Amino acid sequence: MESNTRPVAHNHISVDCVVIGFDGEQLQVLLIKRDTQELHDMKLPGSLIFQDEDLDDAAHRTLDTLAGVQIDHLSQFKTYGSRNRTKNPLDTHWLQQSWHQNIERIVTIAYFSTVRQLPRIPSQFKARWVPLNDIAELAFDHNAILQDALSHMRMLAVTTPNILFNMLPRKFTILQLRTLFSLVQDKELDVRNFHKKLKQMPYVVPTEEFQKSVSHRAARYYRFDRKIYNKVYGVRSMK
Amino acid sequence: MESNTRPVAHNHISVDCVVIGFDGEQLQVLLIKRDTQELHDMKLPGSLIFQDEDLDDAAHRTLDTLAGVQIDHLSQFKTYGSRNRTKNPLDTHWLQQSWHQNIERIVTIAYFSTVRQLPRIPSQFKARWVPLNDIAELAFDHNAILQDALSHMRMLAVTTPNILFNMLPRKFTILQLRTLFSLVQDKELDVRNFHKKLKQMPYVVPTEEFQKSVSHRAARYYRFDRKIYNKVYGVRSMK
DNA sequence: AGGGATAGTGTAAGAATGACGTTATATAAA
DNA sequence: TTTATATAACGTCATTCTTACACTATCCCT
Repeated sequence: MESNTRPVAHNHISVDCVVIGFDGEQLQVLLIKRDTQELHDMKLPGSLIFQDEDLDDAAHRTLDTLAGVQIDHLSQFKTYGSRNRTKNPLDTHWLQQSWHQNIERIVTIAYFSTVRQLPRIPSQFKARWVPLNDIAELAFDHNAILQDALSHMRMLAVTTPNILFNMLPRKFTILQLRTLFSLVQDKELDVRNFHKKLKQMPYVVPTEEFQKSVSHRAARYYRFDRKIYNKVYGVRSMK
Repeated sequence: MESNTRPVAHNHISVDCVVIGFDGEQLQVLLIKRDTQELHDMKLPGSLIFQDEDLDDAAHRTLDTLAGVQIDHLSQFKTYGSRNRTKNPLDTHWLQQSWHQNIERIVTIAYFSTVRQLPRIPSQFKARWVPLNDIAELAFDHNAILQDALSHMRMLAVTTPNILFNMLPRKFTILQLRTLFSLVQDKELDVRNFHKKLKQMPYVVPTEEFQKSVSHRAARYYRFDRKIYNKVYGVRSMK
């Protein structure tokens, strides 16, 4: 390897997490409120990583300490290290306040996960669920990271659809399932063709429970059978 | 964000590049020879990044300075930051020799690209093309990185097949194309079905040139038409 | 009993996939 | 010049997947 005179980067490293939930109608994103004198906006849950802390561990810790949320499986999808990503004066000032030290460029590794419905966030945390469509301008380059996360989700939905079932309640109706698929793929899905597709998913199994007290024909509840799923998808399964 | 007493990571950051070429018969990987008293092995071309250097720029620079190879499009596919990845004493010693400083954990961002055939490597460089099947144990966690790169390539081959045409000479025979597809997908491809698939690729256009002085019926040469390809694949194109 | 709301079902046409064997044409060898 | 050998090029059929499309069933409410 060449010996160089140019100074070598010795940067802070962080993780940022995009966590997506589904309330039955919309996709929602877990965000953190930044409330200071100058700043009233939101950001992805993220944190610098500690000395000798593994990346995946840092991501789990971040969600635990910032939102009280535990996630079984987070997957890394992209790393951001542009020189400009922490150049906004408001952002750098906020970083100094938060970490009590001078922080130059931060290289951040972005993680993605889905969660079942919208886990309750204990009140001591500054985290909130925000509907995807209501998200305004975020801190740093977090809007770009979120967009990349959504593409990543669309890809995962094809290769490992369990990330979608992971968002639904234990018992769900086909309408809920179809709404979710439709949101993720960002297109309308034909009702009958969707039922047909269901038949090719042996891991979506009907229960004997039906909706109650709805003012129309009651829908049957289905459940996701992880064992059958793992057989179908072999080793590729999530965990 | 929480204020913390645990020391925050302030690590070296590097890029490692997996560059794949095709000689008409085999896939080959660009590797760097490590030749010291203790070490006689190979590694992926990689380098620490410089202060204020963008990640993508660092990857391009690395290939340029380590192998004299210029690449138009490198894509990041995964970041490695395990605490153990630089714990091998031979590796840490080598790092200190190369960079004249103490190097603890390195977080590395792995990049992938294909190149047309096997670009000639000027003799002053320690880089070599190594057939994929002949690759032995590499430095650090580079075998794992290479495996991840190959999965990434298989995925890209579906979404953006131009990375495959990017490996072929300007004029190529259908046999070459099929060999390449077959290697990447790691399965046999039926000759007639492959011809059928070609008809659905309007961007593979026949030329009026044929092989010369071959002791059998001469094969027609085809070329890859990037303009037609870009129309077919819309915005998703590589560049 | 009727209105309103959502659940749940089948069919037919076109497209994509996968299996399979024969003829064409160039050089080299006899 | 004939023959051997090596690879190129080509079509059909059965199966599966995809897409478009409309009516009946069931529950609650009034």
